[in-house]
Amino acid sequence: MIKLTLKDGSIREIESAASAAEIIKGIGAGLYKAACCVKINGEVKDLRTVIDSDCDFEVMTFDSIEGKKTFWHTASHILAQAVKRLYPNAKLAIGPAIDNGFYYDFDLEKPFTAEELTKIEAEMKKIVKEGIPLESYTMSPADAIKALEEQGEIYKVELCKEHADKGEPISFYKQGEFSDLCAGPHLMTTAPVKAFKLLSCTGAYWRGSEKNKMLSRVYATAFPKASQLEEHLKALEDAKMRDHNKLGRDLELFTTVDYIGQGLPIILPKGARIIQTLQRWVEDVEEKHGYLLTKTPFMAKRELYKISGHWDHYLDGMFVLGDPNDETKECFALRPMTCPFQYQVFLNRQRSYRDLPMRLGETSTLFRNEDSGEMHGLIRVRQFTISEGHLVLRPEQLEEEFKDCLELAKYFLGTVGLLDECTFRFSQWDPANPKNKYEGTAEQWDHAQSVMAKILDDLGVDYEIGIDEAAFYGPKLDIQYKNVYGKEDTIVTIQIDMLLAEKFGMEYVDVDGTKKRPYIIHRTSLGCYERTLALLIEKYAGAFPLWLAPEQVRIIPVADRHLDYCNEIKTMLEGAGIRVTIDDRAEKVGYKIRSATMDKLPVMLTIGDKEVEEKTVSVRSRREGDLGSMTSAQLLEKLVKDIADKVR
RNA sequence: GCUGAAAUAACUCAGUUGGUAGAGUACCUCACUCGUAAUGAGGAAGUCGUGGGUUCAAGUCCCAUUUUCAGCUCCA
Repeated sequence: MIKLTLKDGSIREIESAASAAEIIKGIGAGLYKAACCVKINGEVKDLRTVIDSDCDFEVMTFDSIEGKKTFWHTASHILAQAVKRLYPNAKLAIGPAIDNGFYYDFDLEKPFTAEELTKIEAEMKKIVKEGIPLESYTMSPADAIKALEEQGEIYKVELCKEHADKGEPISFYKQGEFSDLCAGPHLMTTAPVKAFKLLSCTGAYWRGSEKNKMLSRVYATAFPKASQLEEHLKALEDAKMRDHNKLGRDLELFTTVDYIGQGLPIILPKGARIIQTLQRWVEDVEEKHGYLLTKTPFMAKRELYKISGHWDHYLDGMFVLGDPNDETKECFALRPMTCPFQYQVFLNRQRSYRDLPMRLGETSTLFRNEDSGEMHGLIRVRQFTISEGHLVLRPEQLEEEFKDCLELAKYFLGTVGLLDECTFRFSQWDPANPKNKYEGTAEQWDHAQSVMAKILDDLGVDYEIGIDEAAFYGPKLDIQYKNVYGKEDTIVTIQIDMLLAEKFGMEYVDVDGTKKRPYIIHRTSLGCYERTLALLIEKYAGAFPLWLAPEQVRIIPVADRHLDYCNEIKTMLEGAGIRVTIDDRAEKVGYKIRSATMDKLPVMLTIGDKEVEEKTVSVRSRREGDLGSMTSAQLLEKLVKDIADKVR
C-alpha cells in the first residue's frame, strides 16, 4: 500500500506503484482532464512520474502557476512541431513558458510574416485536433548529441553538450514525428491546448547575447478554453487604453517632434503642471527632512568624469561636446549623473563630523545617450529630471540614513499611489565575473553588500536579488514598477557608494581630530519625473487625483447670463491656488459635461439660475459622483482640504 | 545597436492593376441661451514623414533616411 496525502489533507491509498496520471484518473475523470502536472512532496513533476512510495500528492491544473507553465510549455512544442512541418529547414532553439504565455525561438531564413503566423496557427489547430500523445524518453549524452547533429539542430547540440558534463541522461519529449530536447513536464497529449494565439514574431539573440546570431522569436499564448483566450486578448487591449505613450499624447501631456529627436519629449503645459506640482512637493518635503537644495552645472570638462570613473565606464553613453580624443583642447560632456557635481558642495571647505550627515538634494536634469532602440515614451528618454540626492555620512550613520531614505521614498510613492505595486530589488555585483564593470576590491563589495543586506533584513524589506545589476561603484536597492505591458523599470533607487568619496578626496575631521573617509548614499525620492508621470498616467488612466490634475475644476455655465457669477467663483477658487477654468462655449450643458468627463476633470461645477439666486454651486465629483449643491465657501473648504490631503 | 512592422487633415482611419486626396470626430463662423455624456447649418484644414529614383503620370513601385511601435540587447 502506498499512501498519498492530498492537498485537502485526506489520504488516498493505492495498491502498487502507478503513474501520477493513472492515480488522477482514479480520483476522477474531470480532474484528469484538467490536470497539467503534479506536485510530489512540493516538487513539480510530470504526470508520467511513477509514484512508488508515500508522498504528498497535489494535482496542478491550469488554475495554478505550475499548471499554466506546463500547459504553455506543451503549447510551445505544438508551435515548434507546426513550424517544423511547414518549414523543415527551421532550426529549433528554445521555447519556454513565460509570465502570460510562451515563446519559441527559431533560426529561419526570413522572419515569419503575419500571414505565415496565421498558417502556422492553422497547422497547430490540426496538431491539437489530432490529440497526439507526448512520450518522454532519454538518451545518453553521446547518443543525443549524435542524433541532434544528424538532424542539424545546432542549437540543441550546444544545449546538450552543456548538460553532457553532468553525467545524466538527456531527456526528450516526442509527439508524433516531432521530438524535442526538453526536461518537461508536459501534458499527456496535445488535445487540451484548445485556444491559442500567435501574437508576434520578433528578433531575439541566441542565449540573450548580442554577440550571437539573432533568431526569430514567436510570442504566443494559450488557454484550455476559447473564452479564456478572448478574455486575455481583451485585457491586452484594455491595457493599451492605459498606455501612457498613447494616453499622454491624447491628453496633451507630452508630444515628440521628429526633427528634435528620439528620447527628447516636449512636455506640454498640462504635463508640465503635473511635474511641477510633484517637484515642488518633493523639494518641500526634502527640506523638512534636512536636505540642502543645490543647483549644479549641466556639464563639465572631461576631467571631472575621468576622476569619477564615468569617462572610462560610460563614455559611449555621454553627450560629448568636442573631440574626446584631442587632449590639447577643452572637451565638455553633458552630465549623465549628479554625483561628482554635488560632491563639490561637500568639498567646498574642510568638513568636520559636525557637518554630517550632510543631505544634499537637487531637482537634477541629466543627459544619457541611450541606444536608438531603447527609447520608449516618457519611460526611457535621453534627457530627464530626477529627484536626485546624495548623503555624506559617518559610517555609523549609514544604517539610520539608509532607512530614512527608504522611508522617504515609500512616503512619496505611497502618496502618489504607486507603492502598492512596487517590488524591491537588491542589485549586486557579479563576483564571478567582475570584468571591467566594477571598481573596488572584493572586500569593499562584500562589506557594502553585507551592510545593505543587514539594513534590508532589519527593515523587513521583501526583496529579490539581482546579480550583476549593481552600479560600478556600489550595490543598489532598486524599487521597481511594471508598466501596462508588464515591463519592469526602476522608479526609485538607493545606493551605497564606498568608492567615489576616495576618488574625490572627500574626508572629514572626526571627534578625535583624525581625518576620516565618509560613506555616501546616492538616492532618489520619486525617481525620474518623466518616468513617474508615465506610470501615473497608466495607474490612473489619465484621471489624476485632484491635487495633481492639471485642470482641477471646470465651471459650466448653463447660459451666458450666468457668466458673471461663474467668474466670481473662479476668482475665489483661484485665490486659494486652485486650477480652474470656465467652459463658456455656446453649447448645451450635456455637451459640456460630456466634454469635461472625457477630459477626466476631477470636479465640475454647473451654474444656472438656481445657483446664482441661492449663491451656491452644483458640484459633480469624478470620485464621489453628484454632490448636489453647496455654498462656494463649503466647496472651497472641501477642495482645499482634499488637495492638502492629496486624496486619491 | 539588432530583428520586424508602420507613417495620409489636430485625432481615428479609407484610398482599386500607378490616373484630379476622402469620411467621421475635433477646430472656426453663424443661429439656438439651453440643467448633468453629443443642437443645427456652413467653413477652413493635407508638399500623403523627409530626400532621391523609375514613369507621360507616384499616396500607391524602387532606394536611402527620420520618427513611432513590438521584441532583443543595454540602462552609471
